[in-house]
Amino acid sequence: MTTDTLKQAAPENQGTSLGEFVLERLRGAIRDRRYQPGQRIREAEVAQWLGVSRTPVREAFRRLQADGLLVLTPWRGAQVAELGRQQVVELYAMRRALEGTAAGLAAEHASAAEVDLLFDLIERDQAARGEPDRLAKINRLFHEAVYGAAHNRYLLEALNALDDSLALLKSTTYEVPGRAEAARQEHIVIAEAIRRRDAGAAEQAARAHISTAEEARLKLLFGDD
Amino acid sequence: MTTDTLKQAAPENQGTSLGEFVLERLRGAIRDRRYQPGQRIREAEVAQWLGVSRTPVREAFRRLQADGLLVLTPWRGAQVAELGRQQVVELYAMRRALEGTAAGLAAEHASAAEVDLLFDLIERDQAARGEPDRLAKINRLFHEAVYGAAHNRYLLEALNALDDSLALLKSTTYEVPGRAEAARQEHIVIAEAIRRRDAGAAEQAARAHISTAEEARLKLLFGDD
DNA sequence: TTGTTCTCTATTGTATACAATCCGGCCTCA
DNA sequence: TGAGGCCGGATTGTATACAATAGAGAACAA
Repeated sequence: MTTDTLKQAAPENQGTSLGEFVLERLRGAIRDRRYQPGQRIREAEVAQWLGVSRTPVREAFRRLQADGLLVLTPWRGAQVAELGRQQVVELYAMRRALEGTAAGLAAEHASAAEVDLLFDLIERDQAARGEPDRLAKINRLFHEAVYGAAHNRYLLEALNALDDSLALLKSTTYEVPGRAEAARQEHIVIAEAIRRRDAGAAEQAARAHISTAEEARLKLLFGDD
Repeated sequence: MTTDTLKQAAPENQGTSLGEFVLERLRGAIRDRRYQPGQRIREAEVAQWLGVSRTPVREAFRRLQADGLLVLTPWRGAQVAELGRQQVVELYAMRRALEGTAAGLAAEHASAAEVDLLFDLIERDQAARGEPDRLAKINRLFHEAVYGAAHNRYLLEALNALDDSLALLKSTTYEVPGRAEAARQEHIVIAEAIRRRDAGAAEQAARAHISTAEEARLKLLFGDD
C-alpha cells in the first residue's frame, strides 16, 4: 500500500468529516479488491494508513457494516464480507426485483435527456467492444442511468448498495465469451421499452437481463450446474 | 422521560455491546414516537439518559442514519427524519416492489409451517376486530411472516428497514373506516396464492395490497386528492 | 505426542479530554 | 430603527487514555 496520508490524498477535504473521508477510501479499497473478501481489517492499521485516529475509522466501519460490505464480530473486529453461493443467489433475486422496478419507474418518469443518455451509453458500449474493463464501466453507467431515471431516492440507494455488494465478487461477467454482446442487446430492449413508456415491458426486460447476468455469474463462480 | 438507566433497563446485557443496546433503545423510542419526526436529538442527552458515554451513542446514530431514521448534518447533529409527501410516495413504490417480491418468493419457498402461520394470523386478525392497536400488531406479524417465508436475508433486511421508516408516519391506516376488513381480505388473497404456490398471483396480490394501503395512507396524511 | 489449562499480548469497546464549528445575542454604526 | 459584524456558549468532531475480551502459544500432564 502506498503511503498517502490525509493531506496528499484529499487536499480539499472541506465540508465533509474525516469519518466520511475514511468511508469513501475504504469503500474504494474494497471495491478495488485491495482488501479482499474474508480479509481482516484492523482499526489501527487503517487509522495509521490514512493518518487519522481510530474514531473516524470506527464510524466508517459501522456504515460499511450497514451496507453489508463488512462483517463486524464483537471483540474480533471487521472482515470484508464473503459471499457464498446462496448469498449470491439471494442478492441476484433482490437485484432482479429492484432493477425491474427501476426500469418500470424509468419508463414512467424518465426525462427526454435521461432517455437520450441511455442510448448514448449503448453506443459507447458498442465502441468499446473487446475491452472488458471499459465495458464493465460503461455497463455500470448504463445501470446507474436507469436508476436515476426512476426518480426514487430509496430505490437508488438500495441499488447502489447492492452493486457494491456484488463488487465483492471476483472479476466481471464480461469475461464470459459472448456475454458483452448479449448484454448490449438486452440493454437495447430495456432502453427501447423505456422510450416507448412501456413500464411492463421495461420491467420484464430488466428482470430477464438480470437473470442472464446471474446465470453467467454463477457459471463463472461455481462452474458446475 | 423516565429515569431508567442501563442497569434497570437491560439487566442482562451480555453478548452485545453498548452501542447495540443504545441502537435498540433509540429505535424503539423513535418507533414509539417518544422522539418525534423533526425533533433534534443531542448526543449528550441520550448518553446521560442511558447512562453511557457519547461514544456508543454516536455509533448508534450512524447506524440509524444508514437506516434512514435519522438525518445527520455535520456540526449540527441528528434529527429524526421527517417524511414529506413525495418521500412517502417513493417509500410505497419501494415497498410495493419488495413486498411483491417477498410474496412471490414465499410462494416458491415457504414451508408448510410458514403457510400455516399466515392463516393463523389471519384468524387472529379476525378475532381482534375493532381494536386498532392489536390489528396493527397482527398486521405487522403477518407481513413479517411473509418476509420470512421468502427466505432471502437481504430482502428481509430491506423490508424491515422500510417498515421502520414507515413507522415515522403518524398513526396507522387502521383508523380509516373499513380499512381493517379490506386489509384482511387482501391478506387472504395473498396467503391463498402462496399456498397454491402461484408466485405470479402472490406478487400481484401483494402489490395490490400495498397500493390500497398507500391510498389509505395518503388520504389519512394529506386529505386532499 | 496430544490434549488441556493458563497466561500474556494484541485488539476492540468505552470513556473522557480537547479542538473545531455553528448559532444566538449583543453591540455598534449608519 | 435596523442591518451587519463580532463574541461566547453549546454542541459536535477527533484524538487519546483506559478497560475488557479473545485468541495464540507455552507449560504441563497423561
